[in-house]
Amino acid sequence: MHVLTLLAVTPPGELLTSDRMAGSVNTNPVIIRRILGQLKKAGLVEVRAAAGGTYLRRAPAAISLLDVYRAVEVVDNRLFSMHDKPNPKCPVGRTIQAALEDTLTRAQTALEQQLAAVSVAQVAAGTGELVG
Amino acid sequence: MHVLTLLAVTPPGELLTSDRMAGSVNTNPVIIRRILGQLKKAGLVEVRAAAGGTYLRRAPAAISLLDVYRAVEVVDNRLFSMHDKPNPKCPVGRTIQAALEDTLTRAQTALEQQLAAVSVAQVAAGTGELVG
DNA sequence: TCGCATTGTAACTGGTATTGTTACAATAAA
DNA sequence: TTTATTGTAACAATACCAGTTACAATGCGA
Repeated sequence: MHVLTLLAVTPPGELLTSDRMAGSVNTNPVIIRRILGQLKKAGLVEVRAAAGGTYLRRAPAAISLLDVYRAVEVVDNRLFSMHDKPNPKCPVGRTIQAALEDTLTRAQTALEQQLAAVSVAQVAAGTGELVG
Repeated sequence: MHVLTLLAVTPPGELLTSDRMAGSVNTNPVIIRRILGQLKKAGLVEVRAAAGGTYLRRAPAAISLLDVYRAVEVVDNRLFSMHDKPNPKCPVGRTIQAALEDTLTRAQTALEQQLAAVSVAQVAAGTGELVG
């Protein structure tokens, strides 16, 4: 989100290098580049190797936090994970995973709906000035 | 949840040892005991050292998945965590965390509401038989 | 075409977390 | 007092993440 917000407040047509972004986040440029790779794979940004660097492929208002979450956060698209090998000889061990599945999916969906309702543009609008 | 479901389907008055529970989960008894320690601290179970082992302190219908989640899953009660030291000299770095705070809290709350709506008793009722 | 800023990625380190294991003192029921 | 059981320490193995260094590949601009 930090990276995308920086790109959102950059004038259209201007690019940002991983070096400059790393300065704002206060980390190493390679960390930024690894994240840019994920955002690029998700189609959110375009990265130009030679001059300039990175720009958004969509308007900030058209990128939801769910897009970002899916691009960088989720492992295998599942928020909750389970112990992989319960004992199949036990009635509970054999069926516990299926019994939890629906509830956990509903919980994850509720989370994602909230993320889908907010855009990078909205977050960017909340930055820059001191709060209160 | 596996541990609590086992306790929920155990006849009232009977206790379960960490050994038996480990058999169903297919893991080591010490792993179970570590989890029992968290559940005990949260007031969900009572553990008797000498004979028997563990039993529920509340009816399975009175234990929500949110109770369980809070007992074992959450680090510092926050689902999302942030990079700790953005650059305070950058307008975005200085304010990005506050700009995200509300949205992420709302998303976490939506998740927790879904977990609060389901009880251990309901999950236990879904185990034991084959689905479909 | 050449130079050069920049990316993409590999390799490595250090830190932290998790699972599983062994071992054993503490506990308390019978 | 005996005995089954817990609570916990210690340790190994594994995995993951942030950060760092290094360097080949890319492709823009002169």
